[in-house]
Amino acid sequence: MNKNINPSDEIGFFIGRTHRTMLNDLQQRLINKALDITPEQGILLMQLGIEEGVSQQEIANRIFKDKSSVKRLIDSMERKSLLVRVEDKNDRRNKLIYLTYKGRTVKQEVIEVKTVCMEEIKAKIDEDEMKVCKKVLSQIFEIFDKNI
Amino acid sequence: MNKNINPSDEIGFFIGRTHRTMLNDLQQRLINKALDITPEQGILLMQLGIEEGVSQQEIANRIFKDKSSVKRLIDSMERKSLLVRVEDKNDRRNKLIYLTYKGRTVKQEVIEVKTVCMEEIKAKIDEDEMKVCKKVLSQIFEIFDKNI
DNA sequence: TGTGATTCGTTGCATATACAACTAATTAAT
DNA sequence: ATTAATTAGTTGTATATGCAACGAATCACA
Repeated sequence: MNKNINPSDEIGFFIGRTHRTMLNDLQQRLINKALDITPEQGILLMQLGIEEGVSQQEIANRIFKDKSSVKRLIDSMERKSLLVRVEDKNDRRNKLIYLTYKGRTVKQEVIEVKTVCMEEIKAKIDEDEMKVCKKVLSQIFEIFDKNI
Repeated sequence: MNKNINPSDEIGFFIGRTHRTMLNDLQQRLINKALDITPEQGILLMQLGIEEGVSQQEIANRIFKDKSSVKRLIDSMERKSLLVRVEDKNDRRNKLIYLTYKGRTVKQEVIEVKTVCMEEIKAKIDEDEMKVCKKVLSQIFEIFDKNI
């Protein structure tokens, strides 16, 4: 009995460590560009760059976060005038999210920051191995995702 | 201009999504076993199972979190009598962390839960690809880790 | 058509996390 | 040996996150 598992050897450890580090690094880069947003807000800006006019719940589904988390993220971004909530005439439960002009401007700056990061990754990591990494992460996600 | 990056194709997206999902899943498993701890506390219990009697800063270094985060994690676990702080006679700045009997008992239960998770992963994911995934995650970590 | 079930957004609550600034203790340097 | 620099722990502040419970709107179906 009394087994021990070294959590540092586990995939969850690698994932968590890298996740936090990437977020912290992105935060610093945003600060360095004098962008008054958090990394999570920046990522949501990019997501809205792909498609606007979607409901909060739809956003939550796409970025795999709880709707209440997304709600508060959107609250803070609305306070910063990065986006607006628009009532959905077809379904008055929904609030459709649109970027403001400022939101689009900031989004472009986030993309510049992110592009630098992605190029650093591309330069140092084998492309095939990256594909494998994404595949494995997706597989792990599916194992633990509640909504199977 | 006006490029857009689809954040859903980015490695950071895969990492974040899987990280949150794994934590949420672990939380549910702990609740199902009536263990009154959070996933983060459970992981720290396992870490202390590897080596006790280390300072808070040393723990922070090992799990790659800020010392203030670790401090608060330890606060909550001390409140639950899972561990104790012991003054380091050799260096009175340090507080050495030891598991209590209860802490060791709960740790064993966490290990059982984690073992199930790890077996699920092992059953569904190719071993070599898992190695590649860990390697890539480590490489990304090193790119963005501030303390290079 | 009306009622029960579902969905969306919101709020309350608990937790985790990082950074900056601070104190106390130790170490390094002069 | 005294002072300056570093280190450990703490605290304040801000943020992100999830779950549960709730009201309002919509949908399904009987």
